[in-house]
Amino acid sequence: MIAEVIVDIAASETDKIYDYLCDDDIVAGSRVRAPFGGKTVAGFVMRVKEKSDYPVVRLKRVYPTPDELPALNPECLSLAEKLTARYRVPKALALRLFLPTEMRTGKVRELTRNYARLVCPLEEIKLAKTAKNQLGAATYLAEHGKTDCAYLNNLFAGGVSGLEKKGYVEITREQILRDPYKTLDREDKLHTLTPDQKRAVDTIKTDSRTVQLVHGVTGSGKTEIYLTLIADCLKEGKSSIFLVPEISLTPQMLAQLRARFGKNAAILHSGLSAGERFDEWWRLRTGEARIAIGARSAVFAPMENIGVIIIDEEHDSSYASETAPRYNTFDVAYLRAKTNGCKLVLGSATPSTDTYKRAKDGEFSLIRLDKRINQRPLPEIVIADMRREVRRGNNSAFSGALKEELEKCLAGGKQAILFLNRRGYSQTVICKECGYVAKCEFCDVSLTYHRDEDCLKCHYCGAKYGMLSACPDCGGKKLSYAGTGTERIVADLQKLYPAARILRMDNDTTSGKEGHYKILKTFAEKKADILVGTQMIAKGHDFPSVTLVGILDADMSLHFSDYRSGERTFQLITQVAGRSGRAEEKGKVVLQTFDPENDVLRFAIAYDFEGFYENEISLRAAMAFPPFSKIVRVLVTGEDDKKTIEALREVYIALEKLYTDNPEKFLFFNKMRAPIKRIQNKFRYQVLMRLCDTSVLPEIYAACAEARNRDVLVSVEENPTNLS
DNA sequence: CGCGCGCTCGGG
DNA sequence: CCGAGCGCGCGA
Repeated sequence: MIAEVIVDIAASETDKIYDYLCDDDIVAGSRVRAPFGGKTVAGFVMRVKEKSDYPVVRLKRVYPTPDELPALNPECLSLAEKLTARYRVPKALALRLFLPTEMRTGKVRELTRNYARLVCPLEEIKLAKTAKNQLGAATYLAEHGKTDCAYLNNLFAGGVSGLEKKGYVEITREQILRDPYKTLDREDKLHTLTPDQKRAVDTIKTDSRTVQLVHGVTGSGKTEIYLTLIADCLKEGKSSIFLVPEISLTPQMLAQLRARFGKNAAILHSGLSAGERFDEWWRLRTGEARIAIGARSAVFAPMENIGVIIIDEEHDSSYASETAPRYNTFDVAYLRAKTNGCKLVLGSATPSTDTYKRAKDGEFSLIRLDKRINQRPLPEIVIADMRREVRRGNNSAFSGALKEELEKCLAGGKQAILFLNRRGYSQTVICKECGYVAKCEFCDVSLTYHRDEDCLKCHYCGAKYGMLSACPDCGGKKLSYAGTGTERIVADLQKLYPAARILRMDNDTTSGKEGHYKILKTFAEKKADILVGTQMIAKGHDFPSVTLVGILDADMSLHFSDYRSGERTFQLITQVAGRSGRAEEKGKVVLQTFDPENDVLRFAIAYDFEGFYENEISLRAAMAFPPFSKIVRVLVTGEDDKKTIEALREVYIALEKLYTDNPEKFLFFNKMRAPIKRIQNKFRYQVLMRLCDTSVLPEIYAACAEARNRDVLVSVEENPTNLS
């Protein structure tokens, strides 16, 4: 037989079908080892056929990788083909998405163990009198049946091998699976749905539309709806995929899922060890586990017969891939839902403007959950006008209102969370004499001062520099620290409240895979009074004693140069505010801003999503921003400036022709330096477009695929989240 | 004249 | 992607 093989080399030059001779029992989706250009590489069988157009004498032979099943099922193969066509990436790159990296790099093998079993009754075994260990082992096996060899050898040294030589026992090698969460508590409680939840589940099942949006306020019980859907699928023998933002995969959440579904759930999580991830993946592939839980990449879980796909926190930006292929989780999930004929459930308290519009337009079903399960009111949000604070001579990061609330909170033995989306001590270091700003030598960005380590760090490439004692340009000794970060907030707070126990949670304090968890646990155990943190404190942790949340700089995300900054800010405020007042006591939120009249903030403090949406969508329509258009950025980056500009020129010529041939499909077209000219020593240029007709997208991708080469990366970003 | 490096090409 | 093959430039 002939196998059509894709070699696992992610380059456009090798991105074609190679024919190889193969055994008759090889099927599409199998992994193989293929001789290729002097050495052997990994490959994937895309198709098996009778004969090749290639001269038979020149055909080489592939050998199967010993997997118990083809690594890729037919759905995954066809999905990979679609991704290849859509994003113009080498097939090998698309195929890799479907396998755990451990499998490709070959570092991890299945964990196997040898088992011994008697092949004849004990009475028939004739042994020398001295062979005590053999007799012991045989007796043990007769009593207990199949046993782990290592265990037997421990009890009766050498006994098993003696028995094996004489043919009395048979040794089998069996795969055993690592269990990453065996230590988790398996207590499970009863699950009764509220009438609202029941109605939601019924609608999701009976509505004819594929996409079901569950718009439910914080605490309205969305999770129970998801779990019910998954449990019902399981009863019908179907599998499910449950996607959550990476940051939400907390030990508590995983424990809850394990308690409910036990071994039926497989968790695909970056925090697992390579071996664990590998085993969890195989459990899904073989069907031993039918529920895949994980972040973005779990949308590629190797399952068949899918009954439901769920995307929780649908609006979360982590669902967009940042590396090629820059797939969008929703799009992949939608394709899979369509091929499996199942529902795609989106859930959010603050849906993205795009999703909500599609739901309101009737393309998606819209299910509202307005009531909180515990009937508790949402915390009150008050605005602190920072302009007035400055006028009053308060130049600190804390408004009078926030300090007052903090004092009340501390005095009452409660906890507070302060949110600031900027880590480090200060954003920049500026020379007061000549205006010099410390910058990274590999990136075109200013360096952040970290007082803990007394160094300057680049937040784009991670480079570290010693702190300056004087300005390198003019020798001036007066350096000023501009732009307060979490480190400085902690320092200032400590000065203000020397007795308070303060914790900081950001990228610098959460090293290691359990880093987040440790800090959250310390805080949850009330071993600290105030938690200061970035973005990462915003999501779903439940701290019953927290009665105050401070949003220190609401303007930071509000005035971000992105058409989505309004929606981001609304989502962030709603989410952070949700951390306050989770138990008996009513919570409070102080939101500090220099722009208290801002519409987004006004809607956010009133928890008025509908109002926010109406306002936002009319703005978007007026400005012809997405979802009324599509923003496309072609980003050209490379270490060699000349070669990068050359590639930019090439892609620009192709795109410009596209533009002049189809002017009616474009709202905007321009080429420029990217806002950050260099990151990680790579120069950056871009062509920015806004399309009102996306029919030219395939040609844009084609032009980029054409222009990229060994030295220059050319990528297409659709509605990019961050335009740096 | 000979070797070394850089570019091009092919891999089944 | 990676190695083979080949062309041109420089040194003895």
